[in-house]
Amino acid sequence: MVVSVRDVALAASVSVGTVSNVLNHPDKVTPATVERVTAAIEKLGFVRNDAARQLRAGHSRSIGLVVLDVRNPFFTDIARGAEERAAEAKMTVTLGNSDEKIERERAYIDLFEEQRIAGLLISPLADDLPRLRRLRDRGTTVVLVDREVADESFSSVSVDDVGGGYLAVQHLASLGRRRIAFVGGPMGIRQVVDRLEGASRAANEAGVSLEVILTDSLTVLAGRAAGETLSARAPEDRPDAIFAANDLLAMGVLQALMMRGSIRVPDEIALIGYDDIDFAAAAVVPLSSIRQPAELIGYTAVDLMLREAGGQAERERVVFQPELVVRDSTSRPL
Amino acid sequence: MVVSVRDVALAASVSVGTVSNVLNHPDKVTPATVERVTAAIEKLGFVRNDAARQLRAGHSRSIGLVVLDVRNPFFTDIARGAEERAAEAKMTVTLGNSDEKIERERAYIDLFEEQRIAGLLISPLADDLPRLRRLRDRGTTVVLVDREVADESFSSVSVDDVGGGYLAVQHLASLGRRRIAFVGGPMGIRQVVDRLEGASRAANEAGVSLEVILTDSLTVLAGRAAGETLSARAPEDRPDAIFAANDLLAMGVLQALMMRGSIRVPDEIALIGYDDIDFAAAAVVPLSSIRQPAELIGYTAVDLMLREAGGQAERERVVFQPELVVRDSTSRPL
DNA sequence: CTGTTAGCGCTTTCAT
DNA sequence: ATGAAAGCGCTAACAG
Repeated sequence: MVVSVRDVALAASVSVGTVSNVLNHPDKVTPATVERVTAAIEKLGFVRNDAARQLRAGHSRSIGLVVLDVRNPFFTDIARGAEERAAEAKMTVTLGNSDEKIERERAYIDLFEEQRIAGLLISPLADDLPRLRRLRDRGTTVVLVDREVADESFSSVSVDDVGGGYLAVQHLASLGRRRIAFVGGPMGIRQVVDRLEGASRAANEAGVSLEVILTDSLTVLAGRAAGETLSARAPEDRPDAIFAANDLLAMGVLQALMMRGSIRVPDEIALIGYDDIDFAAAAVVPLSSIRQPAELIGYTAVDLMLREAGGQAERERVVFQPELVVRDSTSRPL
Repeated sequence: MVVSVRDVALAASVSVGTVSNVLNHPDKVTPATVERVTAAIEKLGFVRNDAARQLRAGHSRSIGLVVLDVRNPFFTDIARGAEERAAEAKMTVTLGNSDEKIERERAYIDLFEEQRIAGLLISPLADDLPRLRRLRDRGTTVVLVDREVADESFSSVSVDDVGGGYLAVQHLASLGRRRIAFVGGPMGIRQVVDRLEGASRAANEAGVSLEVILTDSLTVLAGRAAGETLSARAPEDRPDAIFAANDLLAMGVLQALMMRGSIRVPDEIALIGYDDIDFAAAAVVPLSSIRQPAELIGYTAVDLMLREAGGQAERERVVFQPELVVRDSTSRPL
């Protein structure tokens, strides 16, 4: 029932070594032989056994990618970029979704290690760095995605979140907005903290106020809750601009503002998000945002991993700069 | 550097067979020995090599799932359900995104076959059934997801799309709407055709008109384009209700209607989607939809696969019934 | 250019 | 209860 190289060799009257050569180094085999072997493969319906190849090679040809939330297009885009670079190297990306849960993150790390993935790309949740260090010490190349770490113990690809937060609030202030609200959380997520830091800095410099509305996750639902809180306030107590820690949140806020009090955006409250997911431009009020080169991040992460694993490069830390994208939600000055 | 069962055996002064038993059948080993071996595993940082296990077992413990579009939460939810059932069997789900492209679908099928996945769950694009049949004949259990096929050659889990389409239009007609538009496409996708068929049937029975606005994919962007076409029409030429083939499309239509002509939903045009993704309820005008039990579909698909592969069951075809969910977008009668 | 062979790490009889 | 040894399918090193 199951066809192996041996059966192919038999059928083509060659040795298994030759079959393997046809598969992996066809240039080392006579065209006539190649043809004969290929015909046998076709006829018998032979399909390589990846497990055997891996066992031989010592590691798989697939790269593990653990993200915080598969439902966030930002991460889907990173995955797409990673897949692209992986494909160039004839490799594959296996996606794991930690769903912001530490035990899921760990389970994926362990699973991937058993699978002897060629490398691990991870947007780590909390500071479970010791575990990653151990993994790395056992020989798996680890690249941090969308996250840097203070010491230089890991390669990483990230975006300057402090800078991004600064850009956002600077933009709002330049529109004449004076009372800005930052919507985001939880503070256990580094990106949130960094964006807030940048926002504070810009607020101080511009001499505008910045209040913080804490959320317990980075989802549309959490954004809606925050938006409802805000729109329930008396008009004079509302901020005149909102910076949301990501676009999902911003979209939730937007929906709440429009639905409840039909507060006009951007007239009464300007709104800016973060990530610039496709959906941001397609929102009812097209959303201003801070763009991060998601696909490039994924692409670069695989690239670093490949180079570090190939021994051709030391650990490297790449930091991209975010970019302000202005759309209707912040189009008019106050 | 790399630790194998052998090293563990050496360190614990037992044989490799015993180490394996500790790992797989701890009840067959003296507690004292178990402890010694466990300690050695811990000390050396031993991690099983999955490739070797697979090679031995003849197949992997992971299940392949190929979907049409990872960005559609409906499929993400199916994946989640599948993952849940797989976890119960200590198995794993590997996700492949065909992106509605036949060559990508094929690439994933081939890749999964090389990986000797325990089974394939697939929401097939076109009618590339021969390829699936061949795969099945080589021993891989195949379960069709969200799709039935006329002959009984495959197990499948689907939802009655004709019934769902019927429900949607019947609902719109019951609201007093007489001029209904179906937005969807391409017609190469079976689900679209079936939903349209049900819609036509309901329209005929209710004596209302049904026009078709064809789209080239099932995305938000395609929906926006369709919505813009519609809102560009003179008011008297517009339909008074729209049935979109999925929620992504419906959300795009909604955005276009509100943005452009600020056509009120549902007052001027009622709108209903399909899938009932989380986002539907969170839209600016909460969207009525036809709910499909996405997670249950995924869960059941794995279940069928497991049973068919275990030889305990023949091919089976499960069909779920969709359910009408009414929200604001169709709340008021004309 | 082709054939022979060892061995990747694990599990599982089969002995003891 | 534990140990010894075979073998899953493949690739690459070496020999011819």
